[in-house]
Amino acid sequence: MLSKTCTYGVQAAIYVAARKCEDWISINEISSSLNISFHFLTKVLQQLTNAGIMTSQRGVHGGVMLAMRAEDVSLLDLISVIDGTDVFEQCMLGLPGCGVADACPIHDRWVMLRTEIVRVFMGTSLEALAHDATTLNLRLAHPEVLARMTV
Amino acid sequence: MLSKTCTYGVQAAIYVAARKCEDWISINEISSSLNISFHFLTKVLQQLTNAGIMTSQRGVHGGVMLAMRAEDVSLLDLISVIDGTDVFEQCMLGLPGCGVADACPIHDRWVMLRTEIVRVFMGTSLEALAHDATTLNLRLAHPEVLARMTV
DNA sequence: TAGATTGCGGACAAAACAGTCTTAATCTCT
DNA sequence: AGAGATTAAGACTGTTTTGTCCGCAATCTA
Repeated sequence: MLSKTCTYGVQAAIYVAARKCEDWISINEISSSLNISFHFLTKVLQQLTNAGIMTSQRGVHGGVMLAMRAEDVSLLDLISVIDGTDVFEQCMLGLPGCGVADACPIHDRWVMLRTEIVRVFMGTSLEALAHDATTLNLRLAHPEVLARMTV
Repeated sequence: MLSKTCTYGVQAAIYVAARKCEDWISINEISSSLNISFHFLTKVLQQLTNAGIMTSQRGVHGGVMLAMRAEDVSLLDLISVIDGTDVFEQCMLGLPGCGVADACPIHDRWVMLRTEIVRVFMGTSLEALAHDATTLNLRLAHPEVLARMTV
């Protein structure tokens, strides 16, 4: 459903929001904590900064930071910025002319599900996700990383 | 959400079911009707025949045919055969250890949506899809193809 | 001001996915 | 039996996605 790039972006956003600090958080810290390639994550986060969801700062003690309040960023925003909105708008069979007038057989069923997905994703704020991540002891990273962290 | 391969397979299955004939339907007819590359569709349909959903026959007047009753094939079956069941089972963030015990922040929200998707897809039979396709005048193909067909 | 650190941006490489083409196998019809 | 038609199977090509690397620009510290 989501591209890997997108899952990385969402994971990183949750991580940053969960850190709840006013300082810059280095991409290096994020990438090693979440076990994501540093250089690749750099690019993903650039998409979020270009979209105005995050800000970045170069130089020593630089890093990234949320540019908006975590409660004002929805999961839908994050996904839309990285993967685009096609998944939430297009026909499931990818038929270009499919719409209300010209509907493919799956149209109605999919629109119903899609609408529900959008509703939930729109109503899920980054703050809520970060809160869950915190109370769940930040179970974001892959098992190996968690094992490493508990040592 | 679905791979192109999968949408082709679903489209083709609906087309075959909607034809409601006891005879073999040539892949050439399907591919030109749905505007899909013949050779590529051949491979996709092979997946469905290998899975036992369709049967095939070589030679003159050969083609493919449903191996099961259309009401016994669900949309979930079709998708699972081609794209696999990962979308319906895995964590949205792709975290390998994510489950009930070790849940990522999106886990609960996604499981809820996913379950609903599975419920609808499982309850949507190929027969229902074919019926819709028939009453909707088989609006499966791309606009250009439809234009060509009405000429 | 010098040097170290950090994100930015582009070039490049590898892998997955989509699509094309050729040959083989098998069926029907004559 | 032979010829033509049609799917099966695999090799091959192109495109998108994913991941790596390097030089540059910006920023801080000393």
